[in-house]
Amino acid sequence: MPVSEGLSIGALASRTGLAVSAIRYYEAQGLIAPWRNPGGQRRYQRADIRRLSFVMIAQQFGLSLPEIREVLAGLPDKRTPTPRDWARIGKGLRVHLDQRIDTLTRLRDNLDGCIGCGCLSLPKCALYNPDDRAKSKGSGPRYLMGDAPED
Amino acid sequence: MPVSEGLSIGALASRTGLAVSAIRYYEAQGLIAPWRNPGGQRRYQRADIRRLSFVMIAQQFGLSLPEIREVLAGLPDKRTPTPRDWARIGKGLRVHLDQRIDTLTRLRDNLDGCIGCGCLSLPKCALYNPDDRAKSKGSGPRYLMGDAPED
DNA sequence: GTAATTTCTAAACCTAACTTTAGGTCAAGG
DNA sequence: CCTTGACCTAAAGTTAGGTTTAGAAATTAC
Repeated sequence: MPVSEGLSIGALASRTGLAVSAIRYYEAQGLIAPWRNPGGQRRYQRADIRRLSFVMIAQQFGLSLPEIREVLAGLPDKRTPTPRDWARIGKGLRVHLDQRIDTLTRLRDNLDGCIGCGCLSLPKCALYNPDDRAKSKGSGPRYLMGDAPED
Repeated sequence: MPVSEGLSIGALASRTGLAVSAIRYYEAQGLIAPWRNPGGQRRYQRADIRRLSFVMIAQQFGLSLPEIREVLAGLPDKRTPTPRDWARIGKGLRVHLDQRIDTLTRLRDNLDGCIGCGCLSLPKCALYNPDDRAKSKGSGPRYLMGDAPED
C-alpha cells in the first residue's frame, strides 16, 4: 500500500456512512472530484472524508446540493484545506442557519399572535408578508397569497 | 345565487391563491372533502378557505401532507369549525414548530463549538448524536454516521 | 489461476408535492 | 342555440436527492 494510492469509493463510503451510489451522485452534482486509477476506478484523498461530512451537515441545516456546492467553492482548489479553511466556510453555514432559525421564530411569533387574539385570520397574520414565505421549504411551484382571503 | 350553493373550485383557488390542480391533489390526499353539484362539479364551503390556508401555513412550518391531515383530524367533522377549534389545532402546530426551532438551535450551538475549538471533527461534534439527525429533512434513505471518521 | 468482490456506466425507478396534457363535459352569456 | 370558459378524469411529466438494476471490467482473495 504505497503512500498516495488514495481511497476507493467503497472505503470512502464506509468512512463517511454514505452509500456508494450517493457519492457517485455527489460527484455528478459537482460536490467532489476524485481522480481515476489506471483501471478507471475512482480514487479519493483522505480530506474528502471531511468534505463529505461537511456536505451531510450542511444538508441537515437545510441547504440544497447546489447551495452546498457554492459554499464548498470557498475552499482552496489546489491544496488540502486547513482547519482555518474549514472554520471559514463553517461560518458561512452559520449565517445560513441563523436565517432559517430567524424565519421560523418570526413565523412562530405570528402564529402566537393569531391564536392569542382569536382573529385567526392566519393568512393575513402569518402569511401575508411575502418575505416569510420565500422558499422556506420549496419543492415544486407554489402560488401563495396573491390576495388575502376575506374569510 | 342561492344561499348554500357553495364555492366552485376556481373560486376557492382564487380565494386561497392555490392552483386548481393543487386543490384537487389535496382532496386526493384526504385534506379536504367537497361535495358535488348535480353536474358532478366540486362545491366547497366557505370554511374550506380557512382550511386550505391552514394547510399552507402548516406546510411552511415543515409538516408533510399526511401530518397535516392528522392535525386537521382534530377539527369537528359535522359542524363548521369555530375560532376555538382553530386555536386548538393551531397550538398543535406550535409544538411542532417549537421542536424544529429547538433542533436547529442545538445544531447551531454544536457548530459554534466546532468552529470555536478548532477541532473541526464536525461529524463527531454535530452529527454523532443520532437524535439530531433523525429526519430533520428526510427525502430518501440516508445512511449517516455508522462510525465516526477519524480524519 | 480462478472465484468472489468491487467498481464501472447508463438508465430506470422511487417519494413528495404538484403541474401539464389530452380528450371530453358543464355552465353561463349573448 | 351556440360558443366560450370553467370543470371533469386519468395519466404522464417535473424536481430533488438518491437507489436499483444490468451487464461488463477491474481487483482482491485463496
